[in-house]
Amino acid sequence: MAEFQGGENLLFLTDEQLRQGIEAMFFAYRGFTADPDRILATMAYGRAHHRAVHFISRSPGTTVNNLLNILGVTKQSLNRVLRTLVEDGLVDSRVGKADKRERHLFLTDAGEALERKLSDAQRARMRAAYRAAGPEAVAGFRQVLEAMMEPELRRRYYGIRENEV
Amino acid sequence: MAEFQGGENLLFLTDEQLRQGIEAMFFAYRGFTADPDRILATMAYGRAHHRAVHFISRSPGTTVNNLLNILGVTKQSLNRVLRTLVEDGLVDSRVGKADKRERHLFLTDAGEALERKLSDAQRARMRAAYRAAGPEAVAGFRQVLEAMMEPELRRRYYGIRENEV
DNA sequence: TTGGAATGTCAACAAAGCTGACTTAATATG
DNA sequence: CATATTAAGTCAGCTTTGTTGACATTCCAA
Repeated sequence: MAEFQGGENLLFLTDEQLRQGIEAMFFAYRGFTADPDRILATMAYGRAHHRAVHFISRSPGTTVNNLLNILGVTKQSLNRVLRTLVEDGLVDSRVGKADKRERHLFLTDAGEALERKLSDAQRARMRAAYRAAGPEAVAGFRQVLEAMMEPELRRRYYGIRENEV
Repeated sequence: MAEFQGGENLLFLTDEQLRQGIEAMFFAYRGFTADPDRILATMAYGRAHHRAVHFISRSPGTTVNNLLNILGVTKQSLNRVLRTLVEDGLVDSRVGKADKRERHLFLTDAGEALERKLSDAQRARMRAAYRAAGPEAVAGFRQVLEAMMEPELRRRYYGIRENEV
């Protein structure tokens, strides 16, 4: 049967298989964001706030510019989100020591608390999915995801962590 | 080393592994939508139009209600999208024969052309990722995605195709 | 025949993205 | 030192895509 595809096992590359993969990606992403979204809906924040908080948590002291590059949005869009987070006391924006033009971003205790609440929910689903699928499936999952990213982003994603103040 | 995790290989469930999976999902989804988004940006359509066209193409004759359930948006939101697609001659909305309240949705030739253009771009990236990762990785990828979906949606997704007119 | 379901429409609004123009401060460079 | 560039922030206005709520129409089914 695989012979019809050119002598190799390329059945996983039929249009039908690809379509199923596309839909699985669509539905899974909905599940992926569902739990944090439910939490965020009870407060004055949205998915954009979650993303900002997540990446500040991962790289404390990251600059606004770093965040812009990671998130891939305009500074006006990010600024609106960061402003509310700073005003609400969830994010601390400190002028850089070496370069005073830069602002280094940190989560406050309240910010850490929100981050934990959101990522606990998201991790719980991820953990359940990983556990259900098993370690080998997870390795494959990661491989396909990595191959699906924009090459430039994959480099950054597996490159240097920007967390030096 | 795995023994620290409870005697099994559960290292893939550490918070750090989960965080990496979460970020991979985020970046990969960006790649996943990047190509269709670039095409859509050149016309008066957005991601919502792509989704509608995709699922009408998959299940020709599907009803508005079916589409609402699959897409998980409000009818007002979907209606705005469908209206422009019908006005622009990409989608044909036919009154149901059995139940005249229902509208059955079909792509016109122009609609099929747009769908093909968008999904060709998306499939090309998917195909490249699948090819790079290999069949076993793809099987794992699908397993994890399926486990990540909302259970109710997973049932529908693997249930009956709604394409009877 | 009447109640409820499916669909559609109007209005108003919110989140989160965008562009463009501009300021301020600080750094880097010629 | 003078100038150019960079980082960050702000204002204004726009777009897409989601949301509620209210209401009309059509039509099936009890």
